[in-house]
Amino acid sequence: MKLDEAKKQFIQTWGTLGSEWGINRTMAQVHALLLISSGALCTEDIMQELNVSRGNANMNLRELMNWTLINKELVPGDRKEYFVAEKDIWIIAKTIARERKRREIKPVLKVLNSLKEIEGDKKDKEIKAFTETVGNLSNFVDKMDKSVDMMLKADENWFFGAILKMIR
Amino acid sequence: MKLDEAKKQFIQTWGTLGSEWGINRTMAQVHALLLISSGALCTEDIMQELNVSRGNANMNLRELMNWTLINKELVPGDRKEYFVAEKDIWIIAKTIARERKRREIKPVLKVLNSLKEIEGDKKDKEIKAFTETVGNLSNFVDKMDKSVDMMLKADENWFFGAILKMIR
DNA sequence: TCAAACTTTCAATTATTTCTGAAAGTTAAA
DNA sequence: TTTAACTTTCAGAAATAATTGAAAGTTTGA
Repeated sequence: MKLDEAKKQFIQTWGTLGSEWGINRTMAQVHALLLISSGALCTEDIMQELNVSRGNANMNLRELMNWTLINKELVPGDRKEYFVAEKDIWIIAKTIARERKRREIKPVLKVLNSLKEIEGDKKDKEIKAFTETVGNLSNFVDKMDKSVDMMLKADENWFFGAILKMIR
Repeated sequence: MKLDEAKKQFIQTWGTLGSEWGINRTMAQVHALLLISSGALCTEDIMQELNVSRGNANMNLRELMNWTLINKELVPGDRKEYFVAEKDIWIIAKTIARERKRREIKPVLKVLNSLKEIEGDKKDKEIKAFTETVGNLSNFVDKMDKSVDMMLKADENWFFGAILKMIR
């Protein structure tokens, strides 16, 4: 396969995966493009490669910076901003895990905890079903949360080493 | 807090989380409703509780059955279909992991593998950047995939036990 | 200080996803 | 059979999310 065709397919695939996981398709595509580029790209480059407007490119670049998945890079003698993506997949994975945890899991945990105590007869079938499910869920999400914390502290080889050792 | 208010909040929260992770809000809400119900519910119940149309309720119930997160339940002497959700959070988590893996990760892995071989000068900067990123990514997704496989085979206590032991 | 180069904003538009509800389809008891 | 109870389908409507592009804002070098 030719490089250009492969790039297109990669960008397209990554964009689709992103939108299946609740990430704006274009944001995923911009990220994909930067991931496979050898050097830094400017807004203009991204507009051209992905056929998107200036506003769209700008907004998604900004968002990727909020996620700390990409960085600005200054080119001496040029006023334009250039962007590079972090290339280390382990760091990327940890960054995404950290961000989604912070933005999405933490708020849910807070709500779940606030729902553990319900007024009324503890023997009531409906109340029992509710508190039981909420309790189990809160418990489970807590454990998941702690597992992610561990992964965030770990080193890639150590982590996958330990995980894969568990299979044997 | 009163049960009714708590139920509403739970359903709302779960729906929001679902849509942040690429799952139809109503599907997540129907699932939430069944998760905290003590008994089986019929389509009519769900339409009322969630204020959705018959078509919508039906479609999302069917989809939840495709995910094997809920089951039909027959009530003797009643022609209506009733639905119950699997309540074991560990089983639910494994089911979701299995399904997303099958539907979303597997296809991506296939594409990534097909993109590993690129025509042209292996020393070329662009080609090198591309094959390196794709290679690393494919490698990483592979390891993730295997980790999920392990989790799918594991028992909850054993799994979290082993994971949490890794921290110490 | 000016103006060119560049970035950001945002109201309006477009695209995508989801939902509705009536009609068609199915099933089972009489 | 027939028919009433129930489920499924799907075209159009509504809701939501993403995108555009021109104007406003900012920065920098001369």
